[in-house]
Amino acid sequence: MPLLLLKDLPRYECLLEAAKEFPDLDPSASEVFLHLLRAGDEAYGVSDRNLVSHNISQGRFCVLMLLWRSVQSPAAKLLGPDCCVPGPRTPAELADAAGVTRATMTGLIDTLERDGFVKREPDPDDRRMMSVRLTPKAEEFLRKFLPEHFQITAKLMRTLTESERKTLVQLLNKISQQASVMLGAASEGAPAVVSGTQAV
Amino acid sequence: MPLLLLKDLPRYECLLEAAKEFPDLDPSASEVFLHLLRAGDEAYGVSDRNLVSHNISQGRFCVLMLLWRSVQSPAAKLLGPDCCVPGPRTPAELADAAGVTRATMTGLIDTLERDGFVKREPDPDDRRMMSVRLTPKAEEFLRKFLPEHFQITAKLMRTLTESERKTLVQLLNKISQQASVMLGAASEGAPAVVSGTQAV
DNA sequence: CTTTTATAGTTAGCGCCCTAACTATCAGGT
DNA sequence: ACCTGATAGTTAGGGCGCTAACTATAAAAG
Repeated sequence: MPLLLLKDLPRYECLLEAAKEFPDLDPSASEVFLHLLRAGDEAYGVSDRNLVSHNISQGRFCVLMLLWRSVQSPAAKLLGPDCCVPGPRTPAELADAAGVTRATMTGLIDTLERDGFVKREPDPDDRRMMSVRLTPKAEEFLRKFLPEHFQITAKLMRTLTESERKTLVQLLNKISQQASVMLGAASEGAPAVVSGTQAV
Repeated sequence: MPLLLLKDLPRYECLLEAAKEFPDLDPSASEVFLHLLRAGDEAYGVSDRNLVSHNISQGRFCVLMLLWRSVQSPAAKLLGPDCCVPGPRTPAELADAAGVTRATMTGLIDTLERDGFVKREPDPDDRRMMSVRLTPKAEEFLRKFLPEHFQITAKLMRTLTESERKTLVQLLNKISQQASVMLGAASEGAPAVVSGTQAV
């Protein structure tokens, strides 16, 4: 649960009241915003609680999943989309794929290596680079853990019908897209939004 | 942006592929889960970027908003729902309202006090307790900052129609409710879900 | 009145995020 | 060869979550 957020959200009427004082306040927009943050935080919390009970964190799990794509196993290949493209191996690639800084990735790899999930090896061609590999222990962990993880995800969404799920994804994508615009996603010439290329 | 999350989400077809390998994987559930986390993270990021540009963090902002309810000003009263109920004042009340531990709240108050947004005063009746108050600087900051904040929220949701917003809130509430169940929200006899009682 | 228990707040230490500064290596231009 | 600049990775230090252990005070039980 990463996010400090009010435990009880304001009622809609309160937002309406507040809007009288603050002309810029759009009650329904604020309502969506707060509910989105809360739902996201809670969903994260549900998943994270299970992770933590296995002595792993969200960030470390993410790294393991990324590295798994590089493992030469049928299961791993299925998870990768452009399946022939090799997964990330170097800290820089991992950081980029996970959307964190390299310094952060250094820390994650440090603890993963300390706990025996990962091994650093120097690149023979370029002595600046490292190559990160999963250990058998990590692969074993993932094979045991992932089914649990998927069950939890499925249970969390159980109360939504298929059509509701579809609607929800579309609406969330609208917000994501607008957020990208606002954060200035003026990166490469790519469409930039919802062009998924990674594993779970 | 608190959450380490894959920058590119897997395409739905990849989830379908992966489901062949993992019978527990519910593709549409995982899809919603990932999009929810990402949209929440991005919405958080949009808001946080503005906060940070004012040298304040999400957590500190949250504390300021909670304390604002205790200020004897018309604006503050409007934001509070059960408007007559005084807002939280002690670190324990603040921690409870914000859903963090008291240790965390101690740290937040420390930095807020250091930066001149807040003042700690001992309670004359119970010498264990402290009372936290906003400084004029903090009130001034909020009056200047909140309109910006509301504008950003409104802009983020601009692409959603009123009916889409309504739908989205309902669907998010379904997930929140299920998450509460799964996290074991078996606290008091209260209904426990969506019973908002706080300020923005 | 003394002992026990509960409560408020803090401190200490860890994880994971960040930025900024640093080292080592590589590649290009002269 | 020799600077220059780019790149890979790490280190240092800060913020803000957490848990666990601690101090001081208050309240309850004997």
